[in-house]
Amino acid sequence: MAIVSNKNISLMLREIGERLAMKDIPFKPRAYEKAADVIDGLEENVVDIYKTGGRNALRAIPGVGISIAEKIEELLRTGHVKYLEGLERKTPVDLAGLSRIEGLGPKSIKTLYQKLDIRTVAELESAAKTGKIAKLEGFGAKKEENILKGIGFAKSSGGRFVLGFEMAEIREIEKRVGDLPQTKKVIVAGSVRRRKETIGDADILAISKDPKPIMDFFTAMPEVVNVIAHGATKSSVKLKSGINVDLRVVSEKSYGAALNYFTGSKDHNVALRRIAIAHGWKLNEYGLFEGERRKEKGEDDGRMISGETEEELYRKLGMDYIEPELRENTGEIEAALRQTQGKPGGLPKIIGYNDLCGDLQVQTNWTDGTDSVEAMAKAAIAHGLKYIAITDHTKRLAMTHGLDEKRILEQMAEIDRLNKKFKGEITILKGSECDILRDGSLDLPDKILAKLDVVGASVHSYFNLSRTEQTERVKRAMENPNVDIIFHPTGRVINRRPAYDINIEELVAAAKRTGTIMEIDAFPDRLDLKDEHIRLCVAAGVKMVIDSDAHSPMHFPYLEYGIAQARRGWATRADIINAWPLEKMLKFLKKRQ
DNA sequence: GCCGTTTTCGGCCCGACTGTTTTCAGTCG
Repeated sequence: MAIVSNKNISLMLREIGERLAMKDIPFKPRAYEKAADVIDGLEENVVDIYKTGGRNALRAIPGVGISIAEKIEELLRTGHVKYLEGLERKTPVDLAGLSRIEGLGPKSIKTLYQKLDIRTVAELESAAKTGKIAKLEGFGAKKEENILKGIGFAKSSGGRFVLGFEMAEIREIEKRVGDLPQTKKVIVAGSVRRRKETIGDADILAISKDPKPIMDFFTAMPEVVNVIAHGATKSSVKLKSGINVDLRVVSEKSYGAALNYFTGSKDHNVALRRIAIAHGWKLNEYGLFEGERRKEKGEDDGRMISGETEEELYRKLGMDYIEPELRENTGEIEAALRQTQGKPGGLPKIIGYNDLCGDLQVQTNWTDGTDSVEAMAKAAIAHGLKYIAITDHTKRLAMTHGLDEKRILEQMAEIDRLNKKFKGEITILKGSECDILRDGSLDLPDKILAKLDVVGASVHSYFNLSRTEQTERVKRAMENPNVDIIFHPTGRVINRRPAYDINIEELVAAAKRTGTIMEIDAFPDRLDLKDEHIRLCVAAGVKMVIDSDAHSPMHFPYLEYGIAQARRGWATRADIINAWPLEKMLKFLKKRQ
């Protein structure tokens, strides 16, 4: 049986769903989409579930019934799904590529195929540029313009992948390589280790004295669609999901130097090498060496002075260890040197991956979440959290069935009841993700907001206001004494939608003045604030919160990516209010002061 | 196609916004 990753199974289901939506079939698309979502968030491998329990075990996965279980089984046993292939034959378009264009859904894609025989993004672009789309019934000049904009945006995010959505597959490969008897140690380096928002590829580093079997295994993995290189110590493959993965094998004594070299960033490495040169040394992926440059690999060089660990390498270069998330050559090297020299302005002690106590943005099935308040609380407990705020949408966001005055009071009563039940395990705070209306006023009256523990406010409409109007709108919301947090302050969705035009410096200043907290939304394709915004907040003394924006119990692990973002923004525990115990955190909120 | 304290059939979140139209399809979260 083929080893198929959960990611590939969910891709298959998602594609079936989209293709059914194209045919205007009701409800089925949602069923496939839901099953894909569940499998994306699954801890256990579907392959293992199937191996131990067969088709019946698959059916025990929520959202998976007879039909979907059969299709998963077929994929696992044969590597393809006939039903999907039939759908693909009927409408042979690059669905994944086309639906990445904002504003293009399954229906439009179908029409474009039927009327203009458009199958690819390139064909779409040329049709739009020659004005063919504007002439189509149901389309028009404006839509054509939007399509061209969408293509431009999809191009500019050029083949990069959202880290948090690829991590499971990368970790799976890391684990498989690590499980080989020839592998002594394995680690993912590159932009993945630096926890960049998006990645172009994944670089895996392994220690072994016997690389050949590792290379053979790696290039023969079932998800490999193209072997770009297959060498003695380095191989490179392209996976079905579209991502490239490089594997490099080194010897143990070069591990630190190789890890440093392959982690990057390139700018950081160049700066380190300059420091080495200034000492009369040479730094490469095999180690730090005394003396002149050498032609051959330095592995047998007796004059190697460092390289087995990164910590030692940085120490030899005269600086404190620099966390991977900081290695962008944006001041971290200077700070590390100052630190070692005992001068002020050293490296911050950035927040750790286990430092969060709570989560202040959680959605439930009162609006667009998948699960009850109780289920979310249980999942939060399982994730080690001590408090969460339930922050469902408000009434203006009608598409989520947003809460009005009456329903939010009902939800508050339910939270009171659940707090009794969960006493000692977790505290559930009453909250809201309150819509900021066009004029900066809020979607719920102040007398309701005042009853809540935590009020987050966010923009979900009128993304195209002018920079001044948008900035003033959010600033006005900050002036409201009931508003504690601005959720996802710039509204961007990575690879999908740019941020609305807003002056972040002004927002940070207003946050400082009004005591408003800025959110770092940990959802993998939001990561809003960006790292540079976080550094602005840290510098201004504006506090932040790292929220999962969970819409399902499976989303709490996404907090990892918010923490990574905070680390890349040089934030410490002191900067992040949900790294604080409950009482201290609550005292900091605006209305408690 | 899935699901069930509404339980084996009949629901499935549902309405605003956009851009197209002149009453509405498609997209979005």
